Amino acid sequence: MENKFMIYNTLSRKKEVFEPLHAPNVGLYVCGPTVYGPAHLGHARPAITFDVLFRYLQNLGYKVRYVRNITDVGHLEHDADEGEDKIAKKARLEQLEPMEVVQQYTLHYHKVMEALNVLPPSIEPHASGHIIEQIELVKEILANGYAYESEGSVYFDVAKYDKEHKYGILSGRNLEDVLNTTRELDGQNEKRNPADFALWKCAQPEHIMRWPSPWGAGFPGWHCECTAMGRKYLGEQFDIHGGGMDLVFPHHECEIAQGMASMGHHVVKYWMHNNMITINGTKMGKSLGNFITLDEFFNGTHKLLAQAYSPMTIRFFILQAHYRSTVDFSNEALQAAEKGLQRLLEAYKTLGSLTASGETTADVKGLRGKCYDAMNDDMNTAQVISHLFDACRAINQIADKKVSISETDLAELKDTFRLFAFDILGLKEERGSDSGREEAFGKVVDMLLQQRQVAKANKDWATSDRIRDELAALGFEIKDGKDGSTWKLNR
RNA sequence: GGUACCUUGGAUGAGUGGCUUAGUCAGCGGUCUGCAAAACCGUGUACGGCGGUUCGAAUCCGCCAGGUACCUCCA
Repeated sequence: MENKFMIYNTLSRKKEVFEPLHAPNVGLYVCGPTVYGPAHLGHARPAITFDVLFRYLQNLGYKVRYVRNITDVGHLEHDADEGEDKIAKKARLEQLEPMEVVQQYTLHYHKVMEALNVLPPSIEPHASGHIIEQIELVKEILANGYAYESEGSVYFDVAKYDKEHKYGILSGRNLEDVLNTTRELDGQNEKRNPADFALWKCAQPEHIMRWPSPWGAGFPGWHCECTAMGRKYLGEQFDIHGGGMDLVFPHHECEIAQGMASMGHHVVKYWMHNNMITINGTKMGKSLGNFITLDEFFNGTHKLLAQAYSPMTIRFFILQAHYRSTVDFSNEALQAAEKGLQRLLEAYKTLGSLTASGETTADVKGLRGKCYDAMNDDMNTAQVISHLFDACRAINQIADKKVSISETDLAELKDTFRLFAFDILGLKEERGSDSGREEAFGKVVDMLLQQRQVAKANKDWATSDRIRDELAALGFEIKDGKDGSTWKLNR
């Protein structure tokens, strides 16, 4: 707790002490999804990573404005028809209005995020709702001399920018490398320099998503939206900008250039990037055809999946690794995560029924401090979880009456466990207390267990085993304790 | 080719110049139990290879090997 919150800044490639520009307010911007398809496992990583950051910052007492955008225009697709954008292409295939596609997948994204217990951001702006702000941004960059118009499009003059500022500071590239490695794109001949990127793109006649601008009908370049919307909602300078590592170049690099070219200073203080999720050691990606949607995880319907995995299992699986490490998907790892999570949640249930007595002999000291230290060290959720597992052992030892815990220590343990497991890591009990029906069925199981108790008292093992085995076959796991039997429903 | 990064025990996955170790899953032995399950106790062993710095390195540096990501679609 005494320690300061350290976060890794991609810009400096070091852990830095987090000091907000305008405490107690914190501005956080995270690149959200392009809504042209169902959310997959890869989308879960940044959403969960920055959800934990959002929760933790609030826990530290900051007033956080969290902006996570919805990209619904502007991504150029190089293998598509000339200058066509992703949303429009998909819409034509499905004979839908582009905004219909956007709506459908945005709703789907929200549903999945809710299942993962990801809190909604403070503001979720759509790129399509901020065309005017993006046009204004392009005008400013033009006026400052860092852009030029060509054939109805506007391009950023990277070479000029590089001379005065430095292009490539975030990704560690220099302009020469970028020039040598740029691949062929449409509109390349309109540019003065292959490294120049589009600020505004002229729309071809068949392009459905188009807006009027001083340069003719078209649509904004991909990088403009985050610069324009971040500025609108968080100001000309704000604290944290996050996203996946794959966005470092070119997206975030271009954002830095756009910010500097329009406002004359850096916009973002801390750049944070989560690493990728891999399948068999390779990145999961739409274009690679190896992605698994989150719905498929929840239902277990993808051919790579041995079973269904619940949203909390996915969340726990992701949080068990540090956000800057890659995480490799496998059934074995997910099954391990499922069991581990169960152990954690069971222990929390047990914790609720513990009774305090006398002195504390259980090893629970310093849990809160250790958890805070782990979080403060660049959000080491994996370590927080390991501390919580240490607490689990203590809880079970107390329950077994092997050790004892005092009243105050028990209250502290309950509070700390709840704080970190639920409030900060955002875990939750999955089987909701939703229905009275479930309760009624539970009472029936209790009745059967009473029968079994009678059988056991009469040493009628055949009957007692039959009850247990048949309940087990239906998915009820029976545990015989010293003070009678308890049950829980699996699956 | 350029840039950034990674390599830890059966699986996964933290971490650190020595001090005590992650943790989880799996395995093995034990306690408990009518038998189980759960829980608890015990247990294994790791730091890609070769050099260097150092009193001491898995941790820092160099080289090599293998792997990943980015290089204007991507979380």
